[in-house]
Amino acid sequence: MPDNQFKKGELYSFITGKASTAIARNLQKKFAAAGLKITIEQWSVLYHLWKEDGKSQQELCVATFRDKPSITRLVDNLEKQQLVRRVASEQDRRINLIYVTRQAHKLQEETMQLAEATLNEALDGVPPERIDICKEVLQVVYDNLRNGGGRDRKA
Amino acid sequence: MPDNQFKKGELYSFITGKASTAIARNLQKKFAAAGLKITIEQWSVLYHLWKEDGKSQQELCVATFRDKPSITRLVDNLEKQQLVRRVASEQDRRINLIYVTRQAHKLQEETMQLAEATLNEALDGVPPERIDICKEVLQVVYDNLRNGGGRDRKA
DNA sequence: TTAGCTTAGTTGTTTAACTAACTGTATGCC
DNA sequence: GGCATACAGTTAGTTAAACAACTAAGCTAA
Repeated sequence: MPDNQFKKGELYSFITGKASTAIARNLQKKFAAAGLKITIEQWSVLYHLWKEDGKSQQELCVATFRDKPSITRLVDNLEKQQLVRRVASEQDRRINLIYVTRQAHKLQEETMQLAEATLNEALDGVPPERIDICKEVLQVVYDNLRNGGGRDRKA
Repeated sequence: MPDNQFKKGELYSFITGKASTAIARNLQKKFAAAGLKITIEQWSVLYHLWKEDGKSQQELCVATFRDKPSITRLVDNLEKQQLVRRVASEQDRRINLIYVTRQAHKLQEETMQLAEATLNEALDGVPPERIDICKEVLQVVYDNLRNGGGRDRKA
């Protein structure tokens, strides 16, 4: 155990993730303002399907850092909005492969632009090298906690 | 608008706050393992009351970065568990002042130690100066987005 | 004093997260 | 083949978040 790397009273914002909450809320508002009726969580699923369509729900769990029930319901809601389709795998009938619909495909460009705009606002005035350091630190945090704190992820 | 400070494909973890989610889940597990029946969100309210007891719900909104309905319900649940009491202000009868109970006071030391342990695990191997940079970047992100993206907060 | 506005908090509805318990399918071994 | 086990996904129940609409109390000013 390293010695105490932070003062008391500074615990709070690290734990609560104020910054990422602010980013998510900002982006959600941009979606709403643009008349896009999707949530950030739904967008995060679509984001990974745009990168590679036809992922299984299990793969979406890993990609989006969510557990199985969360993905079941996100896919339920995306399916209701006709943004994705569940297709049973031919090879393994336990598996649902998730495909984006044409409608969802049309959302890609606009939502990605909005996401970039949010990040540009968020990082305005921060030098690139400091952004890199921040990202690296957050990645280490994630890696440090992944094993031992996770659920529904590989042991 | 600065030029693009990040490559496509790196949007994702910044937006989703994987690191802070991992921290929160790790701490929640520590609470459960210690037999403490409180959620991270409830703890975040208690955290601010331990710093200064008798805050109004409105003050808790600002401190915890939550909106009014969220605080109403968190206080509801904390009250059910007899961890806080609502006391109507004498000066202004619209205001509820929230006080921790003796029971909640007893949780302070143990939960703060668990929170520190989580942060020590999370930041293991990260040099202090990089932690500082990361915190500063996240603070700038928060400040950049606070006005224009917020709700129920001062204009 | 009373009408209009502001502020503090509550309620209702939808979406999502977490946990646990469950169904159905595949696999491996005897 | 038949049984145990592992795996993919679903269902149920509680807690929380976002948003809108609401009540009650205080403030201001004609």
